[in-house]
Amino acid sequence: MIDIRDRILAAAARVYAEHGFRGTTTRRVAVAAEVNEVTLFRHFGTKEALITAALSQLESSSVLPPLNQPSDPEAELGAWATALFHHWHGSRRLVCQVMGDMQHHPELAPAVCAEPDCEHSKLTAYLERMRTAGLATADFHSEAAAGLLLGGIFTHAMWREHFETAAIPPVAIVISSFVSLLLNAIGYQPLGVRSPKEQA
Amino acid sequence: MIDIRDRILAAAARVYAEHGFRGTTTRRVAVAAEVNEVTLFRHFGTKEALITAALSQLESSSVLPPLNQPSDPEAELGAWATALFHHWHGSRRLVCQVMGDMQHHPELAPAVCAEPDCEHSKLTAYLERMRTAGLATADFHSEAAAGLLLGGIFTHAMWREHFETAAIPPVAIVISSFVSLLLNAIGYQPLGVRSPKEQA
DNA sequence: TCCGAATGCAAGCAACCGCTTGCTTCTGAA
DNA sequence: TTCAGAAGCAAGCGGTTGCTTGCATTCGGA
Repeated sequence: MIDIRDRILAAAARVYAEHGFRGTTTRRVAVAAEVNEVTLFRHFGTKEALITAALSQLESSSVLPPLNQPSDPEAELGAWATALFHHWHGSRRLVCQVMGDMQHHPELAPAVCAEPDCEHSKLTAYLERMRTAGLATADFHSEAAAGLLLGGIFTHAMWREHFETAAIPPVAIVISSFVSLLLNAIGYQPLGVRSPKEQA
Repeated sequence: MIDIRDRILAAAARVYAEHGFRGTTTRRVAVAAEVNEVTLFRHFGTKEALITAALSQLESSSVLPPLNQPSDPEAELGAWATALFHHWHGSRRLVCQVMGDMQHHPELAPAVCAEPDCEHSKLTAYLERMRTAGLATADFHSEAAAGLLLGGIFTHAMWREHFETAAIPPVAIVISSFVSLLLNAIGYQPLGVRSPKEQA
């Protein structure tokens, strides 16, 4: 038999992503985990402790590509941005719930804040490396540039399905457009090119 | 005496912004509106109808600057983006709650979706006008460019206070950086070189 | 003056919620 | 075989929640 504790945590995370803190009743979690409700309290003592544990164990399970020394920024940023988008899009329901619950349950914030914070640092450092490598010639604020791209990706991941009135281009187009725009914004020029001949 | 109906709607919106759908109990709204709980049901029949009415009346109360024919894009976009940021930042709690509740109460979505949708169209059209006016020389996807800026502003408005670990620059700096980056991205070049007032 | 509409008030109902208690059943190590 | 720990089960307790009912009060217009 699988560890019952993990089953409960996974079920709690699923229920939470769908119903938020208030909607995550202990009875619902018990049914989802196929476990008696009393068992939840024996393991975690409190609904709050249960949910906190469920979200914080999710925090450490992300696998995002690194951003090393820039050599082909368009490809590297593209891969990274695409992975980030899909990761956030996959957990968008949970993220939305946390955004609402954070006000009264700030202990849930780290589960959602830590990762974007980390990715923002990664991207900022990458852009700085581009600058020192002579790959980014414009005068730009690297943290703001990172925030702009991250914000664009995040918002698109959260809201994509809610603006289906107009025809939204496929994900790949949107993400690669974001990346191209950012590279343009920071004055990206492939090494060895003298005349502006960048066409994506 | 002020119209009791408006007082109820305003109170419901306040309570909702703080507690979300599930947390917005009819008793809480009644207290906030200084009205007997029964009165809520006599006016709106149902908690759901009450909240829906409260949010949809909020929808039409925004005052955002227009984006007309571009003449000084940096200033015009700066003013528009700043106003948009402050507007979203002021209603960030409500927006976050709606994001979580939308899953089970899609009728609340328009209250939050309509406006960004409208602003996105405005900005897209503005960028297109810049292009045809020769103010934007790069080869860019105008809808994606608009989405990038809007996404950056939106994310910053929602999350600004939750990333206080690092030193976040002042709002004005962030917004103007976003605008500069976008203008750079679309190849903005002032027409001052040839004639100062070519477009009027 | 009278009427009816709007509001207040007290009470309550059925369902749900977090959590507890007391008990039985199963399982695996000693 | 024994036994402690883990899990199930049934019941329930006090509190909350959406909503209803019945009745009293206020007040502006006819």
